[in-house]
Amino acid sequence: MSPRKAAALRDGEGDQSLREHLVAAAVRLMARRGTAGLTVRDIAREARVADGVLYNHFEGKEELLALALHAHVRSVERGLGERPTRAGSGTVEDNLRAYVTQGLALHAAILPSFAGLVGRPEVLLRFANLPNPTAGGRGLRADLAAYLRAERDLGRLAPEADAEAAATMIIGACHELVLPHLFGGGAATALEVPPGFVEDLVTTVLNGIGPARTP
Amino acid sequence: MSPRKAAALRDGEGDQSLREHLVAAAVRLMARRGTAGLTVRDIAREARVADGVLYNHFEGKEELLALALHAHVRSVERGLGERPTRAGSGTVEDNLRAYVTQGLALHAAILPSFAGLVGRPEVLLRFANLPNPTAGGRGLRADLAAYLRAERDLGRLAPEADAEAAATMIIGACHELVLPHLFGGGAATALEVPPGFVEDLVTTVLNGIGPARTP
Amino acid sequence: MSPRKAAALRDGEGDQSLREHLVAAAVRLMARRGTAGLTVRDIAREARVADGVLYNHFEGKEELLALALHAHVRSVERGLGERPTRAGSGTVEDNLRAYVTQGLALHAAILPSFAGLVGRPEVLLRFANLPNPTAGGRGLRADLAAYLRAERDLGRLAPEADAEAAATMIIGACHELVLPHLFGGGAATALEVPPGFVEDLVTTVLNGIGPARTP
Amino acid sequence: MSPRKAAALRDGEGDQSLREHLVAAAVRLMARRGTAGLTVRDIAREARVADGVLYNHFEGKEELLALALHAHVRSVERGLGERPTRAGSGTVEDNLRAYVTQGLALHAAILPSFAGLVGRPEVLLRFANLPNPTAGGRGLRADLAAYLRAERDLGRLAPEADAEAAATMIIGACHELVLPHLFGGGAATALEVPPGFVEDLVTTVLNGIGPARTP
DNA sequence: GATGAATGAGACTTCATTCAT
DNA sequence: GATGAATGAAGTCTCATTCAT
Repeated sequence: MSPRKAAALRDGEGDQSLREHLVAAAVRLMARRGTAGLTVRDIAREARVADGVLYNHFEGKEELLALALHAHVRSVERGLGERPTRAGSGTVEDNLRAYVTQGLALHAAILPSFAGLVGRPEVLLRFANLPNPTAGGRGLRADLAAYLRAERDLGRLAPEADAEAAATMIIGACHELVLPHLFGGGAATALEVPPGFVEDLVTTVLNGIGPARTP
Repeated sequence: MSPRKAAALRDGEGDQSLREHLVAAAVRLMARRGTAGLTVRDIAREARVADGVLYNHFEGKEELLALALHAHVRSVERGLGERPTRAGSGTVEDNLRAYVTQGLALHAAILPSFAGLVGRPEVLLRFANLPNPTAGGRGLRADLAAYLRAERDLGRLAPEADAEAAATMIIGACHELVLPHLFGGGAATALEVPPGFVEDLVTTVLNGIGPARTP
Repeated sequence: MSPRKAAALRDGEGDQSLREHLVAAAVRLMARRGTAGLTVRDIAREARVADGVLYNHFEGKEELLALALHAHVRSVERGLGERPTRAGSGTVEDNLRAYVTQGLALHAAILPSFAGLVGRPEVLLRFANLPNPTAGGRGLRADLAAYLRAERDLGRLAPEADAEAAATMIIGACHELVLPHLFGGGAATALEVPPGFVEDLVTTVLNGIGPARTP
Repeated sequence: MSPRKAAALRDGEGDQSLREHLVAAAVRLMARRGTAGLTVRDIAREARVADGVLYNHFEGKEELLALALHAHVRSVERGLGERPTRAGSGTVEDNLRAYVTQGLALHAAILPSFAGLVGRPEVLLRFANLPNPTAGGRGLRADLAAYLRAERDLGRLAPEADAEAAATMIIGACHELVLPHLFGGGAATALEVPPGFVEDLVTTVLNGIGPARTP
């Protein structure tokens, strides 16, 4: 009475819709090799499913990619674990270090997927218009800015501290590490964080580099 | 009797090798629309040259793209104008602002070309191994770090200032503006810099956001 | 406890077999857009029935199309109304005009369905071999020929009149109007009959175009 | 200096452009099996050429089909030989017989190609807008009407003869023979003309079927 | 028997690369 | 060397048919 299930769903994770299964397969591929050169057939194979199924569940490749990108970002964000959002607990240094570490992991994971979609506005626009937006992985930045504001209000940061600018610099610094890795051709290898990178960043953003302020 | 020249070379800029001519055409296209979806035929058309010539002068598309990327980066860097490399002249603030402005322009111009090549390690590796490296546009960062060191040595920055970390944050902040624009699907529109962006960045990197240091 | 009925049959015309229901849906589509590009799914949708049912009731698309074509022809013929079959009543001119009008309506309605099946002998042969043949809409022609013979026998037509040839010419003239319309690309628009078309046809077939016969 | 020729052109009819060669191949296929189910690959194979070439010479399948249809009609028309266009020479009967014979041959040859394109307005519209129109094979009808008018003016037809209506009936009668053959599924077999068909048609159109006219 | 998703062959088209001229 | 058409693999998508439920 109800229609047949895909073989891939029957012997395996049986309680997933094929739509979800396909998105999951695409997400796996994105995580593994980004979106560049990702074909419909690749996805079908990864999902162990016939080439044409995709079109029973999505308008086309573009919709699937947009959804998979969304799921990928979400999944990576989930995998990062808790963010220090409660100001006042722990030390500011520790909390900032956590943000930097998460920023590195997040962007190392999602940039290869975004990069492969440059020049495909249809997918990027679809992604941007998806409900429950992930903001393209920029939630981390927003959280960081909010956290900084809260610490400033608690007096653990300078009263004139610019939370936005600081967040921009901190998250931006993560890109500075991830992008060269991505563009170095060795996207396959894991990102290597130079010793002291996180530490120095945090120190610098806290202290600034200007000459001693005269009170 | 010298061998025949390509038609495009005959009427026009006559003393350029066809090799250079092709690279220049590819560079123009990169500047205009990045590397995503750039075909060999597009390049030949832009160069007003037969499709096949390319293979008389390059191993293939990959070599041409790597060279064009190199030339593109170089050309953009040249177009940025002078960088404040001499420490001690002007104010540090002004000089940093200049770096931020250049960083924004530089990455807005070259990221679309790099992004379209993610997932094509052959091109990226070739690019990385080219003689006279452009360091993928990271010369700016190196200059900035050197400049900061020099200012520190002059006493215009804190003696414990971390030039590397600061350069990373400053250039990184530029990515934070350029990447979302690139991934927003509206790559065609010009990058818009929010008012105060440059200013706030410079202030923050100089002052830091930590609580007042007690001397 | 009888077996379950298709949803579409439950709420609606409940005493039709699903087989008939499917044929009726296909007929509706044929009437609306001919057979070109008609997919199995289109038919299932029109019938508000699952894609697969078709194969529980027919050998495949071919059988269904053949039956639907048959029903379509029959239905169009029924819709034409009474034909003047009784010789001697009314004027011959009026009766012939009625035939022409019917011929135009008939072929405008069925040619788009036949045309889309050219090159699919399986369907056409099945159609031809169906019991209770509709003769591909040529019943009209047969009736016309019979009518002409009867009028001739009554003396209202020339004794040497060739009923077959005349019927061929009259019905053929209808094709001459319908085919160009069909092949003009604007099959969507309604067929337009030029003023005088019917009249002139009837006059010409009655009088002939030869020089005055000398008795 | 000039580019390579297709293998198929090299060993064979060497002085044809590949564009013409492809159109010719498509025409051959149309002549052989009409347009129904005609694929791009079929044409490439018939032309003994790679699948993709087509797109070096035509915008796409549609343009090629429109051109091939045009060439097919033209070629069939050429193959019919001379039409009796000069009024007054030979007998009217003979001349009309010639028209009927040509009409049968013409439509038997081109209807299978037109029929397969019903439901593809893009091709039909392109065809209709081609320069040097063939009028979809309706030149024959026009010639016939003109011929009839001329004979009427010469006095070899009744002064009140309606050339248009007569032409419509004569050419239409040809459809009446061709269409059932086409829709009978046996499009592969040659059209069979029943004995007396041509003769009876001509007699009937000349004499009419009405009762003897009283002078 | 009904369901409707799964299947996979095959259609059209693009594009890096080759190669006769 | 230059030319630009030819090549053919590969990509996206459609659709008749099958089949577990």
